[in-house]
Amino acid sequence: MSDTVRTRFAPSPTGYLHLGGLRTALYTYLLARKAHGKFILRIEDTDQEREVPGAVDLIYKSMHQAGLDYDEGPDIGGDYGPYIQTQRRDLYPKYAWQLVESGHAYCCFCTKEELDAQRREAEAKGETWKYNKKCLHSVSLEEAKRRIAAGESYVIRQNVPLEGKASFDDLLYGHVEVDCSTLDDNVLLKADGLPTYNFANVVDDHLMAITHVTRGTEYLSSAPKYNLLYEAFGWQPPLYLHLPPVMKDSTRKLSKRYGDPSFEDLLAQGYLKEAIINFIALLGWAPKDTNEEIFSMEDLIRLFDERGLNKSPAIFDMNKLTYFNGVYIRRLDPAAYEEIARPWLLKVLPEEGMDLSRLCQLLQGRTEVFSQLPDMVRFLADMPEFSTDLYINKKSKCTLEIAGSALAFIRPVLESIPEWTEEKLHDVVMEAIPESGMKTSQVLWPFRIAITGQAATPGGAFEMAYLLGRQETLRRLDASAQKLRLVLPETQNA
RNA sequence: GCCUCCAUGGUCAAGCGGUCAAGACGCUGCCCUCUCAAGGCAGAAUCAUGGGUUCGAUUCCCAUUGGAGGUGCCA
Repeated sequence: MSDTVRTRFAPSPTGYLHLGGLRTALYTYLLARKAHGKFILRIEDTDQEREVPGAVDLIYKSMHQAGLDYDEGPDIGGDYGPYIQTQRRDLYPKYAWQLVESGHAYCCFCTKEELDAQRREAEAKGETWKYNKKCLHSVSLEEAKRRIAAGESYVIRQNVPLEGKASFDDLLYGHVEVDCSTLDDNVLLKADGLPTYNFANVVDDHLMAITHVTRGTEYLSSAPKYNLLYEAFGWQPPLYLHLPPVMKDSTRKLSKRYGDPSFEDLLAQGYLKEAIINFIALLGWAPKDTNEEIFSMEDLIRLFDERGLNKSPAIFDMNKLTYFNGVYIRRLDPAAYEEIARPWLLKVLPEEGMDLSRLCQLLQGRTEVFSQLPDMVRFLADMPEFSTDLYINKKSKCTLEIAGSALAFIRPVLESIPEWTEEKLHDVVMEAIPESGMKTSQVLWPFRIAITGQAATPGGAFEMAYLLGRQETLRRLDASAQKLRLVLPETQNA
């Protein structure tokens, strides 16, 4: 066996790829790539009842979208296949029986109903239920084989010692040790012939020559038990790296049920995969010797070090993800930005009649999430209703009266503009303003309000006027000026 | 209940016996500016609590509290 690092991401196909899973996959990928090793995808579908149709394809898709390309996997093959556990079903009994023969496991004929009753009883008394090893003692191997041959249903259980300690060493959590007396004789091979996770993970990780086992901390307390299995087989245990969960808040995990987004959801909302990956990498991990936070996948491969991981669960902060997304959007090539932004803009804007490229230029620096775009530009398609109070601006020293004068002043100036370009708009208006006796902002603020109806717009008055075009600008200006006159009768009379 | 694990600002975090306890997001103020955004500057905000160990604890140990996970023929 070579000393090549081999890591694996082993999801069960029970739904979409959630962000905690994505992060586990990312770290697993990074671990392999950093060591120039192999990254493997394995599907753990031994629970046939919980399997969700289509989930496997969704996993492939998400992995590819995230840029987590694996070297071996169900859809691409490899030397250690198959990579779907149900397709490996014939492998497991052999290993289970090996343990039965060596006394590390035994056949159990107790029914689920009997066991459930016992469990409920123990629970009622406030005790922890453990299987009492009844079948280990009362059924000999010969009898077991006879009953099985006769068609009786059975499972194979791990024979955990009653005394002593079981332990393992984790790259993050260090030495974890438990008393065997607290461990239960878990089922290794189910009545349907398929292995449980407890067994399949050990067999497959060994058979697939996995060197680093990464998984969530939900396996932390059962990992000592898995090591018992490695010992029973005489196999070298892998290096373990358990990862804390990603939380919605301090007590709840991120979950679809509460409307928390999955990776797919975030992509659909207009988050860039690079931003998501970058942010998620930093959730519970920090690189050494740098305060930088913006990292490409290549950077992450270079920088990743499991010693930088935090042992505590991390709370997913949408705010910061959005900030990262803004950073990545600003770094986009303008053409790339436009390609992504266009469909969002077309949800509210007509395809023709407006310089969308120019609009995109203005928008790029102000976009945090693409899904915000329609709301940001809707006013360009339809002049919103707005209160004349909007004209009042302390900083621009603008009052309703000044606004009225400004609109009256700018109307003929606009008409005099020979060519409706941003440059001409700017030059002509700026040159004229001093004649008005008003300050620049006292003219431009009301002008922009009058043609956009919004306090904040993705660009200044000239940009907005340019985008709207001469005709629409003048139309909006006149309509707004008219409305303003109604609330300013005295000014009108003066 | 029992077992395992965890604990630095609101959030992500650096720290690894002696620091004025980095940095980022968010928040507040200022600057820039025809609005917003971006950018620049400044500010508020943290070592869960109680015991030890030590000349000295955020850092080491113990307890408490809080939280997470496990306790399935689920993974």
